[in-house]
Amino acid sequence: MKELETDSGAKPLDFIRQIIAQDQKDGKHPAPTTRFPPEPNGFLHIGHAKSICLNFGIAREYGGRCHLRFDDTNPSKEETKYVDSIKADVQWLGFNWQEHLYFASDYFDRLYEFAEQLIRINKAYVCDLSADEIRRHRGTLTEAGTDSPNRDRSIEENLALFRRMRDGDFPDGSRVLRAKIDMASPVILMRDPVLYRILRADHHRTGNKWCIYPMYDFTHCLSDMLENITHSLCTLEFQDNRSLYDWVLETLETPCHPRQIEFARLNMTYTVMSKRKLLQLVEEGFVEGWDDPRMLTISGLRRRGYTPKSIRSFCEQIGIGKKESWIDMSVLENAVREDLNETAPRVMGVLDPLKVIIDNYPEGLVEELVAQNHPQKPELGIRSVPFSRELYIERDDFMAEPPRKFFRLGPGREVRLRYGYLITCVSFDQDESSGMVTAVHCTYDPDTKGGNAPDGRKVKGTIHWVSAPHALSCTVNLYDRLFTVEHPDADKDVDFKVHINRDSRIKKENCMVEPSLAGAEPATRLQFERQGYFSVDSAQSLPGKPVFNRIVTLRDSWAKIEKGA
RNA sequence: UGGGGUGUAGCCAAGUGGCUAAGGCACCGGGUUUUGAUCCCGGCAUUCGUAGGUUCGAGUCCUACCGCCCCAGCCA
Repeated sequence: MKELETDSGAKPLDFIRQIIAQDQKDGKHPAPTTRFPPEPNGFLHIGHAKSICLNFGIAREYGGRCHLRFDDTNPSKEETKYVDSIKADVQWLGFNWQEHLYFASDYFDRLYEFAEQLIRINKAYVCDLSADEIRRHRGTLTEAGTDSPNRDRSIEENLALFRRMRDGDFPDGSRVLRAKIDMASPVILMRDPVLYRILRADHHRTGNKWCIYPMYDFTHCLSDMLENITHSLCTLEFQDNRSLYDWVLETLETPCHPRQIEFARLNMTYTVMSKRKLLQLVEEGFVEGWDDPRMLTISGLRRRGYTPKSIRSFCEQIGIGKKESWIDMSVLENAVREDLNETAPRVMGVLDPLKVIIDNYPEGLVEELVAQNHPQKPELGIRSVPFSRELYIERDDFMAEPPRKFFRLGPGREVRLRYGYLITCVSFDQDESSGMVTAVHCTYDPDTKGGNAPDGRKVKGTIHWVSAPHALSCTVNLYDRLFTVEHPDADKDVDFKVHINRDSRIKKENCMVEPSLAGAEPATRLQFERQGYFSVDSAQSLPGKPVFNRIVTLRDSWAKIEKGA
């Protein structure tokens, strides 16, 4: 895979990479420095993967570096367990911050000094208004705000007050430090924004050293500056914040001034992306945790069986822009198929077993048949699968009264057992009361071992199977999309949870798979032929007793025909 | 109604005034195939939110209008 081909036009650059390439060409910086700045208050999801791939990808492509910086300025929400999981997820995705691991909290001392400096140049003041009063003074979208009564405090008084805030002389919420900008600004964020608040909470890194904490807008730009970030990439909702980002750095006359560029966050169909909604799914038991294989969290995707490469490839495919957009879930699904088609060994597994008895096959005889692990990749080798008189096939592969286009088993019809023999259905047994087919009787053609008829007759259908006495019985989770509608949270008046797909996980208990799978290691990815890609669940599998997760089905054009008919 | 963004196919997305508007997903045909998979070939925007204007020439420039998103946390 070529990374990028700047001039050949092989792959057009997104608007951010165009800026970066131009800046590099102009000699603004020898190489870009970016950063991925998560707040450690939750788990990463596919939307974060887009940002990670962008920031770390740019660093890799342009010979720069990307910092991992935790934006931990709100101790009431942040925890160490999140920093650990975020680090693990970034690494799993295939990126490396090397020695550039930072925490905004590492800058608290310097941030405090910058705040005092702002006070000294009369650009910040301590405000005694309550949160509610501040809100009322802020004005509205169309009306200017009004000045705080404390706006004209002397520098000395502000300094003294701010120090007392730091020293714990005032209760939580009683005072804040505000930037002195313009209460009439059309940009509401610029109406004397709060820079520091009093908050007595145990910080996951600084403990109780501080009882005042800087706000995002004050922290982020200065952290970027301190790390010599060249391009500070963030999502669209921070566009207004750029005014304040620039104001802080300009007012403080900092030696460097990173450029903030905003791009559209990722939205996907058939899911929800907000931390709040994901949390709701977990807490209300709709899924079994943050790493539930149906969750589009990085840990959920990992457990489902998605490969890091497929997620990176997905992020490449969707592009970077400034337009609010919804990516089809099928694009993600296609990305794993594409990767796994290349790499996943093929095996046979029957999800819904139906017994087949080959009437003319000698009782007690067992043959070892040769199967390829990947039809297009002989280098993946071969394996042997046992064959005997009694087999399991997929219940869907038999119909008592099949339509003409059904290329599988039915009375009088001949099919090929993959890597086995051609068999013809002679009869079937049925449960009298339910009408359910309980077994199918066939005869085999002994001259067709391996699947080809010496007389050259063509058999259209090939089905998978497992020898009944040799089969390994196991549990398979058939995962599907978590929601039944494209935009579960589109309607604000309807709870998004009413759209949950009740069949998003179907737990199949007695699936029959090839005996060789008894030794499959957790996280192994396989293709069950004609079914889909599956992975060995790392949480539920036991030695010799694997549990499989369906990652994604194979494309199924028969399903379409069936639906249309 | 203030400010900031954004509109190219069903969904993404190239296009940076000049040959017939890239590419991917989805979809529809056809071929190969011991996975109804993969793979391969072909189709899929007389038109770029709308209306005017500038120009020999406009998706690209100008004007107006329309739609959608974000901003009134001591969250990030």
